[in-house]
Amino acid sequence: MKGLHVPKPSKRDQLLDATKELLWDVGYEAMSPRDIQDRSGARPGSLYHHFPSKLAIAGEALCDLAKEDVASTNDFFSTDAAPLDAVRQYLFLKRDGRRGCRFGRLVNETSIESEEIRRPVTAYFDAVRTNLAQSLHKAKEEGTLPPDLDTETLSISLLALIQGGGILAKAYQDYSYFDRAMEGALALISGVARA
Amino acid sequence: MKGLHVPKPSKRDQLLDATKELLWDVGYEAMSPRDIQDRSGARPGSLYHHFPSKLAIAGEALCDLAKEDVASTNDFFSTDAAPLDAVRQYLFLKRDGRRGCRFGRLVNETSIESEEIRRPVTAYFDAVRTNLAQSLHKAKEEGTLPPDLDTETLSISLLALIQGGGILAKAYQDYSYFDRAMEGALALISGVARA
DNA sequence: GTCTATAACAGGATAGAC
DNA sequence: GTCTATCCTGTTATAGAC
Repeated sequence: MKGLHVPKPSKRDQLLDATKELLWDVGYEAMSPRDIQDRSGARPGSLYHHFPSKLAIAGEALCDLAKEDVASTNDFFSTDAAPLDAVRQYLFLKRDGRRGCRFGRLVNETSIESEEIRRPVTAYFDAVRTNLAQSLHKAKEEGTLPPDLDTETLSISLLALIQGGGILAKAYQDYSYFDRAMEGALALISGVARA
Repeated sequence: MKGLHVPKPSKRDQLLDATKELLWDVGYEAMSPRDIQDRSGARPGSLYHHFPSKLAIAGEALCDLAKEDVASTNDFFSTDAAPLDAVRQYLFLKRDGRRGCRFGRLVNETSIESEEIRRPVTAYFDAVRTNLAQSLHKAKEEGTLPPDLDTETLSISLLALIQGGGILAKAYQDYSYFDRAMEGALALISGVARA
């Protein structure tokens, strides 16, 4: 009988959903419990009944988000496309430039020092890096990329590129900076690739 | 007679110096006027006598920082080294990994929407980008880089790489991620360069 | 110009009724 | 489980004496 009807969402779920949106929109520090309450339609009693603190609800929300995004990243790379094409497509994947990466945006906040926040962030980064590294490695095995290329290191560069591209887009308030950052890197990759 | 002795620093200067340190350490939102007062040894009366608001003192402090860092970046690239070597050296320039880029760290805060904060940030980014683009362009004219390479676009990628490298270093609490991100990019550049 | 004192408000959380 | 009411603290200033 599972899934035959949509169960009424519990206040707990509504609180978590509101927190997920706020973490993306404004980050952790700028998100007040009051904001969560207003957006979810729940009152303080509900919030502190289900979660001991702001950090706790943010941590659970972020873990959910990381799970989702790790899964969709794995999906994206489970493709029949040529490995280097998968990488190219991933770099130009449509992202929400206005809000930037929901994980990367948290890194410069004080809260990154708590494991509740840091763990889901690095879990997401690890997933992206691993998928990129695997595709680059396959491309090397195919002979599309030169055999002496360090694909592990390159995957770190590409992850940094994506994160930095988001920073530039936001600073300049212009998403085209993100795409140009990707293009520059792709030109280099194409430059070393065997057709 | 200018510069013959060190004048006693005014409270105004002490307030600005404290603000500069705090902006780097904790960012704008997490920096309270009280923090500025404690670090500078000045009381609220002094702060609000010299500056109308927290945003005003932060804006002036950031403009000073941008001026300094634009000048030192220009200096760095005023070198006799081969253009591509200057780029390589810039990427591996020792940065404070624990604190990250003092400008980039502000981009994900709400305050980036105010021109007082955004302008010095983009001024610094522009200076880095311009210097990188010029060096890459010289390398192309020399024949060190292929003639069809879009050096403007590549300079944006390298700026993004630097910013993103800082994000990874902070997320993983390990500065070696920054260096590895740079290495991956350098390997690509060397791959397309003519010896 | 610098100080002390304090106001007005928001953030983070608790108490206790229902 | 959810609500209303409330508490304590920190933030961002302002007032006015010196």
